Amino acid sequence: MKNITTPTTTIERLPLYYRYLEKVNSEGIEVISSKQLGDGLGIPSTQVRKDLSYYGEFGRRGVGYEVDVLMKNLKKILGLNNNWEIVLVGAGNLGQALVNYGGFKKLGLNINYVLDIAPDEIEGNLDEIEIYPMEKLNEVIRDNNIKIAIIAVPAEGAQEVANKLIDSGVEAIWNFAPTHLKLPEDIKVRDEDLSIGLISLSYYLSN
Amino acid sequence: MKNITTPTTTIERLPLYYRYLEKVNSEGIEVISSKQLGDGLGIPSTQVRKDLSYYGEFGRRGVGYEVDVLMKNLKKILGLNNNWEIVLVGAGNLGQALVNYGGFKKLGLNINYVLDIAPDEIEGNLDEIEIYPMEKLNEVIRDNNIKIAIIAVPAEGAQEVANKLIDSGVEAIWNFAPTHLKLPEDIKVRDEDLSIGLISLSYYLSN
DNA sequence: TAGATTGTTAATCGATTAACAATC
DNA sequence: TAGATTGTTAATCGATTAACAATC
Repeated sequence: MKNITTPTTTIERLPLYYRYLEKVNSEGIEVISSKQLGDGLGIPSTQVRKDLSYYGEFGRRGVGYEVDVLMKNLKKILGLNNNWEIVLVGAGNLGQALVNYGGFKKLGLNINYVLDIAPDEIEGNLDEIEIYPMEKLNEVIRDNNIKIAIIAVPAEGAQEVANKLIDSGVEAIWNFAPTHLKLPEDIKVRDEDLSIGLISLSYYLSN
Repeated sequence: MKNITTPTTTIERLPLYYRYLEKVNSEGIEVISSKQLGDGLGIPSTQVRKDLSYYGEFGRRGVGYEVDVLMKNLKKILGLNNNWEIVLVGAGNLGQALVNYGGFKKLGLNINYVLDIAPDEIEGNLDEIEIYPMEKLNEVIRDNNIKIAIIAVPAEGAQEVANKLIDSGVEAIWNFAPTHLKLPEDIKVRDEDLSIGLISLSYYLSN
C-alpha cells in the first residue's frame, strides 16, 4: 500500500514550513491553519496539506495545526535531532560565510571542522575555529564519525576532494563547486550552483 | 503554433550547458554531441536536445554541435551580452563572498555597487570597492539604471529592502534572506535559501 | 552506403491543484 | 447546529524519456 514516494519538491518545502513555524512560535502563536502557513510562504494551502500528508496526520479538522506539535514532528522528519557534526573543505570567502551563517547551529547542524590546503594563509573571520590542513581529512572524518561534508573549493579540485571524503566515510555532500561530481549512487549530493541563480535572472529580464 | 512555454527546469539547465561548453572550449574541443555534453553534467542526452530545441536548431544531424556556435547562441539566450550592472545590499560574510566570487564577472554579471547599513564597520575582503550607506540606494540604482539586485541582509530587513529596490526601478532580485518576499507579480525573484540544502541532506541521511 | 546523431512526436512519469467528505 | 479546516481522491498540469524519421 505505502508504495508512494515523497516528491523531492515536498522535501524541499519541509524546511520552509519548519522555519515559518519557528517564527510564528516565537510570536506566541499556538495554532496555525494550512492556509496561514501557506500564505506566509507563497504556497497554496492544499499543497501544504498534501506535503504533510506524506508523513502522517498532524492537524485537527476544523481547527488547524498545533504549532509545537507540528514543529516537533517536522524536526524529527528532517533529522534535526541528530546534532550533526559537519566538515567544511575550503575556507575561502564562501566557506567562511557558511561557517559564520547563524542559522545552522540552532538547527543542530554544526560545522565544527574546517579544512584547507593552506590553513596558515586564511585571513578573515574564522579566528575562533581551528583550520586543519588537507592531510588531516581522513583523520578528522573517521575520528568524529562525520557523515556530512561541504565542498567549497574551486571546481578543479572538487572531484578529488569528494573522492577522499567518501573514502573516509562521508555519505552526503553539499557541493558549492560549479562542477558535476561523479560519485557512487548511494552518496547523496546536493549541488548548490550559485551562478544559476544570477544567470536565470539575466535570462528572464532578456526574454 | 508557438504556444509552448519553456519549462523552468530547462532554463536552469542552460547555464550548466554554457559553463560546460566554456570548459571544453578552453580544452580546444570544437564539436560536441548531446551525449557528451549530457554525460559531463549527469543529464540524459535526450534532455539536452529537448532543452535546446525550445530555442532553435543548433546542431547538425550525424555530427553534433559546434562548440563556439552553441556557446554564442546560449550566451544570447541567457542575456549575457547585456553586461549587467548589479547592486548588492548587505555586505556581511555572504555578501562579501558573492562580490569576490570570480565566476560572475566573466559572464557579464558585474556586482559594481554595494550597500550596507553600516558601511564604516565592514571588515573583510572588500577593500577595493566602495560601500554606500543605505540612504544612497535610490540614487545608486536610478543613476546607473540598475535592474538586478542581490539581497544579503538578515530576514527581518529583507522585505523593506526589497520594497525600496523596486521603488527605485529594480526588476529582478536574487534573495538570500531566508524569508518569503511579497512583491508585485512582474518582479522576478529568485530565492536562494541556503539552509534548505543542508537540511535536505540531514533528511536523506535520516530516512 | 553505413554509422552517427539530431530534432521532434508520443508515451510516460511526477507534481500540483480542485473538490469534497469527514470531523472538529 | 453552522462554520471552519483537515486529509485524501481524482483531475489536471508540467517535465522527462523513449523511439524514430530525417539527415549529415
